[in-house]
Amino acid sequence: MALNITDSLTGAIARALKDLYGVEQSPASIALQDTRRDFRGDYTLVVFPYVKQARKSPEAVAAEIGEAVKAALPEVAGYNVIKGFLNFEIADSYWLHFLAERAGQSDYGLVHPTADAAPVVVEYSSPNTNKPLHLGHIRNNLLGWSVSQLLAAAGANVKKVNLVNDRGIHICKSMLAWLRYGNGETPESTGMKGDHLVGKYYVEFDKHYKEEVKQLMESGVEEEQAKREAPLMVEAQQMLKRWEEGDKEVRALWEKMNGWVYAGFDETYDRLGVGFDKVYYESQTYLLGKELVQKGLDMGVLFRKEDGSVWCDLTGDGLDQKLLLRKDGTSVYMTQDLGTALLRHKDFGAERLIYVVGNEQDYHFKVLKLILGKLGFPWADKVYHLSYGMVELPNGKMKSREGTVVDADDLIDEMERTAEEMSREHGKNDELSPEEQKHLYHILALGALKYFILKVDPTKNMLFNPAESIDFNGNTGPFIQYTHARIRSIVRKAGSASALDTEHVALNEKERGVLKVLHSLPETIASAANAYSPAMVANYAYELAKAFNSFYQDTPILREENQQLKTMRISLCAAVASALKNTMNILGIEVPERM
RNA sequence: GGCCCUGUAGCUCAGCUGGAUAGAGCGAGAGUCUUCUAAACUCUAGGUCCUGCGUUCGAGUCGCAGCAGGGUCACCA
Repeated sequence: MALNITDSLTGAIARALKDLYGVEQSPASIALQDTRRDFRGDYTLVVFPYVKQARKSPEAVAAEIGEAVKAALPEVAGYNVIKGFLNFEIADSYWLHFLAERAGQSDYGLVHPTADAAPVVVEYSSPNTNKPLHLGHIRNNLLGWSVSQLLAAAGANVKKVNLVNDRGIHICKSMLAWLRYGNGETPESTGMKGDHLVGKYYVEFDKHYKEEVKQLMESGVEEEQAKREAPLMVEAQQMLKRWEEGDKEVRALWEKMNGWVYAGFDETYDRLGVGFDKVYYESQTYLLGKELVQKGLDMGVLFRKEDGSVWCDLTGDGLDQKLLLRKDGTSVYMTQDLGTALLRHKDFGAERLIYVVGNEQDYHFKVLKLILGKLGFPWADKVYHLSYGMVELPNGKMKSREGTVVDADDLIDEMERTAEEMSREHGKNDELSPEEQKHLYHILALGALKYFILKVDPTKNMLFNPAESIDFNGNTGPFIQYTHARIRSIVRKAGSASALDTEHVALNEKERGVLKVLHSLPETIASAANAYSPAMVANYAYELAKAFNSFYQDTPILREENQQLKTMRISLCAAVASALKNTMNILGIEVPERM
């Protein structure tokens, strides 16, 4: 009985096909589906694909296979045939054994990584240090964390890394504006979070810069030229140059302001509940990749133009030529990324490299993979760009110019306030200590936010409607958290459980429904990991919570007088609570014991 | 213009490798708390699955064409 029923079924069906009709079909290729609710049964085989070779009617084929499978498997209590659909009915004892032996385990559905599993490196977040995090970063961070959790739950040895873009012209803009207009402001003196303070000066730069450009244009200078020659831009460029030369003064300012930003980011990461095994800084990696370019030149897969610049010819792959070194020998983004990919591969002995980066960089990663392949790295095809869609607002895209950017910290604050209001309205948590209440509001707020974002397919653009995101009813994080809290309340009251009788208990429809959802957890995690899709896990958790609530609504548990039934139902409760906790944990969402 | 992605209920989204009468939530309407947490449950209304052609016993799902929206085609990252 240890074998999974779906595996048993496909195995038995494969044998029946061979014995009855001489049809060779591997068990893995036999597609079983869940029986639709309106029909009797648990799993359905569609026999149409086999009727031709069997030379019989669909009904006859279904009946013959049904009979053979029933004879072969004691877990199959019966079957029924409707047209070409063969519905298998699974014995209650199977579900009860499943509950007692597997679903009841606290780590049910999770695959523990083996010690020798090759590490998988997931890069996510990767912020610039010139302004605070916004809603777009939130999707990135939540996805990155969750996919890491998901891959780990599927048995991978995951390393989470962050590549902070801590250098470049944008940082210099903030620095310059702070020098000019900052009057020595610090996070301490203003009480502002460091990343917000630096962001403020980035905006300040832009304001004054635009003014300069405007004035130049009014004096008859072409726009292109004005943008290039505005004094502030020239000065920012000079500052970048001084930075690259290691100018002490510039470096000191750079370190000071980046330090403010990191303190701010850490706070936001902390609130979001995300973290990293290793943080890379571009200031330390931006020179990487040059040796790779030399190697590519030696191999003949790259070429040098007359002006000295180095390129990769991708026209054979249907793409263009890609620059890798400028004529002055400096590297570009692609060059760095080639270098950091190799670094990461070496640092961790990684087999797979996963990049959680928005879909506006699809082209970049396509090229990155191709070039790594041309450079002869066998792991190039294991580079995976987890390309996620943009977050849009009800009135369109976020535009910093129009001030429609949703700030990450503000959003979390807002969610926490709402969570507190909602909770106070319900008045169920008055007996909790103030600390416990605060913690509860926090995990409810983040549960709502995370679930709202993670439940949609990562590859798709999504609409972030603030009003809906703080909804706590229906298909939301708090709905699932609430379901968990209710169950835990029952399990606490039940006390210690007695042994489950797996032979003399009859299941009702609702119980069987819950067990079937529980039963599909391992395959859900496997396919979600395969698709890099936390959304599939979110949908699963919702399905499970719904199935449970429906059961809970009209089935007595602690009030049940039949002890065997009562024990079984309590076990079912415990198993659901545990599965909800584990799946929500994959999403990075904490579930409360009470709420 | 080339390439890529998306198009399912009023709104936001599910629909896995093609399979029975396309599903949820929100919103609208109607019920269910002296009983294990009603942040819940139950029911009703709501659909040319963008359009057309094709492949197939069978298409929301696959192919082609078109329409609409988005992204991208930097010596930026």
